Amino acid sequence: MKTRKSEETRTRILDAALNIFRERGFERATMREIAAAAGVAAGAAYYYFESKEAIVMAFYERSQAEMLSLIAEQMGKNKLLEPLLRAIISTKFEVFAPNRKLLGALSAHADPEHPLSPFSKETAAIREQDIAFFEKAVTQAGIKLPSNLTPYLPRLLWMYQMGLILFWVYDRSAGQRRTMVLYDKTLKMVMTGIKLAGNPFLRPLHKLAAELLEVIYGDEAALDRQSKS
Amino acid sequence: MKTRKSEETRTRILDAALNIFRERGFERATMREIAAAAGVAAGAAYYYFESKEAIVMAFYERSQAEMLSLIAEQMGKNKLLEPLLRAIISTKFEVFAPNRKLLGALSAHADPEHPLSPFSKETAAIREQDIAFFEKAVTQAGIKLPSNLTPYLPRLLWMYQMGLILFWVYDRSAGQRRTMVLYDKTLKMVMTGIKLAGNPFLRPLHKLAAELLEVIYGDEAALDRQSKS
DNA sequence: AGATATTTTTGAACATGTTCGAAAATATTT
DNA sequence: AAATATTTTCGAACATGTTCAAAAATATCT
Repeated sequence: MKTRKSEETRTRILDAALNIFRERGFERATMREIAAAAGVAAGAAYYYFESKEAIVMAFYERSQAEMLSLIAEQMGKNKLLEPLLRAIISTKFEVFAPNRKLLGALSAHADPEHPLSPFSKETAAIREQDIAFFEKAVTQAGIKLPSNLTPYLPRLLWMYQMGLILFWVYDRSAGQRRTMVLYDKTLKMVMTGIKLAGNPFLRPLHKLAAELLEVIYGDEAALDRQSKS
Repeated sequence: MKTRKSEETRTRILDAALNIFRERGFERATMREIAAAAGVAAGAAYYYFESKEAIVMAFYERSQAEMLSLIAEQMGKNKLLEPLLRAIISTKFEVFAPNRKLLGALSAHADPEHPLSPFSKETAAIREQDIAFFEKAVTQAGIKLPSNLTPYLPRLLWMYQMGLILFWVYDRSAGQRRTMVLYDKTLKMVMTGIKLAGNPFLRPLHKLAAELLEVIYGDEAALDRQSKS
């Protein structure tokens, strides 16, 4: 049986850790320090978290849960793609803002094998939830793309958002203004791009793009097809 | 005075380390193991290298030196942009191939503060050498772009190449075929893009693109200008 | 309630990156 | 060559993430 007290201890350790992470950064925080701040022995932290990095993962999951309802709420109001995308992306910025630097401990890992990588199997559930938001936005706004591109659009939008967040995490301009300007400008370009993508004039580009996306996201059988053309 | 013997010890440690890195990966290799394989005490490794990661940096520098002459040689023969770019990028793949996985220890760091990041000040010299190659390629091929985009082209090509290499490092398809197909297709697209970029038809896009690049690469004063438009 | 099982906590021990003072080897000066 | 200075090597010690067996606390069963 899982007691309330146990859950509370876990939370106390997580909160203590986040405080110290925010103060001193992920690297310089020590597990003994975190445990002490939570009023437990060092070993206890490992009863609740597999590793130091697992604490960051728990933070990630907690943030995601918080965003889930916020984003859903924000999205309800709108029918246009741009405000829908803004609802998703801006909410992320807002929720992550107090822990922006800590996100570096997450987003720094490009390696899909690394548990904290945005591409790992450990973060798959979160990633899929996120992609589902973009899928919902696309559907809700009634976006029509060539059928060979449609399945990729949510993932592309997710990648776009990951890129923005990555840029933001390491953006050292005051108040991360640089990211905000970039966000504004690129979102407009994304919107224009999506509008243009429907144009039959661009048929030859559609095929190119679809092939490219198949190489990136497809299985190895798809690769055989593409490596010949 | 720097003796030949000292230089030889350093090389022995570096080589031993690379062997073990290749066998077991960066993480699982221990400094004691490396030192033992090089026939020295653990502390000696730290006389020659500041840290375990500094060994990877030394590998990076050694590879860069090797590529410098190879690329220069390859580039001499050509006057067209596509083969010039291929000369740079393919040489990188070839030189890095035996240590592809080790590159993960480098490219995994998005944080520009991290010494091993491709964006750090520690790797600035290498990065600038690389960008100079792309600059030379662009000049040598006589590429003409709108003047507000010209200064960014070498950096954009460098980014493109970094993206390819990153994809390659974590590409688990047999023989990294996926990357090779991607390389083929995207290089063609880059070439088409550059040809099209010269077209006066696209004047409005030029301005957009230049603004965007200024936000990314410019100083904060440039930001002020852009945040108003 | 007392016995037994389960969950939680502890702190010592371990592995590994790293530091550091002293010893050894080598170079320079007298 | 002896004395001195410099470079190189050593290995013990340290910090920190992590493991683990035992103890303590708590829950469940009889």
